[in-house]
Amino acid sequence: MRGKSQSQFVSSLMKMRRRGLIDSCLSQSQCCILSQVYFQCGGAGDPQTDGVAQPASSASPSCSRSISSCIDVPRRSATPPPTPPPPVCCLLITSNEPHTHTALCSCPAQQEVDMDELMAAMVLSSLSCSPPPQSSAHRATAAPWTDSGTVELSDSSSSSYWSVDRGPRSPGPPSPAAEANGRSATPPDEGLDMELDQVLFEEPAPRKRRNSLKVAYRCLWPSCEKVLTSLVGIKRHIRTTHLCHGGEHERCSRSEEDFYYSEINQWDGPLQQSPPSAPQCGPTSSPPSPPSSPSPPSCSTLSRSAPSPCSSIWQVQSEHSYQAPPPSHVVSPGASASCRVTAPSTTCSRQGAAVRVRSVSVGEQWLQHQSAPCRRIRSEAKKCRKVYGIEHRELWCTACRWKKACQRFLD
DNA sequence: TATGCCGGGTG
DNA sequence: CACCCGGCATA
Repeated sequence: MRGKSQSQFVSSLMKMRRRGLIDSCLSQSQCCILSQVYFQCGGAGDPQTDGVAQPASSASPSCSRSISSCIDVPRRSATPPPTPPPPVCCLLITSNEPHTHTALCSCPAQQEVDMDELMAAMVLSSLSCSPPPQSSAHRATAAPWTDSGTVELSDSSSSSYWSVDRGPRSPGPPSPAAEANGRSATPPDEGLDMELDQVLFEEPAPRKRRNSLKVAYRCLWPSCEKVLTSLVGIKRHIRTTHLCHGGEHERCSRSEEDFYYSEINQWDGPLQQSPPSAPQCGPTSSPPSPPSSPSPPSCSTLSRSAPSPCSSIWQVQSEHSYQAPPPSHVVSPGASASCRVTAPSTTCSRQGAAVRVRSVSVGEQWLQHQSAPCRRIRSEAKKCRKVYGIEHRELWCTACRWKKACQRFLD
């Protein structure tokens, strides 16, 4: 009986493969291995009720997709395999939770699982996420941009991303909606840190597709250079860290984030590293302070960051940047220069037309400008003269007072 | 015309 | 090096 069921299972798998319902790379021998593992794990009882690894003979191939469960396999019985199977095989398959859907064989005996079985288990998990259903379209790699303009690409959400160290982060198998809500509900700094960690310290993920184009977003705010892998993250970073230190400007700067990041494409490989000076400007680094209150510098960390048009503290503080040597790393100066066109949130007059222009093209415009003659073109960024006026010349940065290039509102 | 800033001068 | 300014380019 078992042999018959197993052969049926194999034939069903092969049938599915022919029909393109499962990976075409699944060879017949792999199907056999798969069935072996399946039946050794006790799945031969009733395919309709055993949950995980439902044979292909079950009604719909999509039935096995959203199942996340753990099989406690009884002691193995007849049909001894070449190598004794582990007493307990825990195969966790779910298409909803990318971090755990491939965690398999958590039992201590997993070391004894031979490679074939491991491969079979991998095939199983591959089955669990073969043709992406509509409900999980947010994870589709082919269309990373969602309608809302958010992007969650390369943030461990790739269906082929295998991870074993992400488990504790999500105790249960969340639904996609819950996952999305969870992400948006996480505090900004936590999300940022995690993303930054992922960018900076990500292990060379061997299971990511090689030569795949990765998209990251770099903050163009001077002296920041934060690189995040998600559009939402970089926007949130810019909004919370650079733009919205005073709540009153939130409306204005809501759409300005577009000007402060640039999209960088990179092939899988050594990631572009942020400078070690990254410990800057966290969202909590500067409490909201009322603008136009030229109070003395209060936080030494502020001098690392770019001036915020919303905070006079920053502006005064950053004057030291003129004394200090210029930053060794050029922070895409031009892009930020043209980006800062709308930076001062005191006047948002120019936003209307340009707000939809992505900074990528802005950067291209800057490159064109850079090919222009030596004298620096006059940017539309606010300089000390504009900000403080002639009558408050004492508030200007030293460079402006000397008729040099403004060092407070860098280009 | 106002502004930004390069180039050069001075102490 | 800090400070200052003439003069030019640009908006």
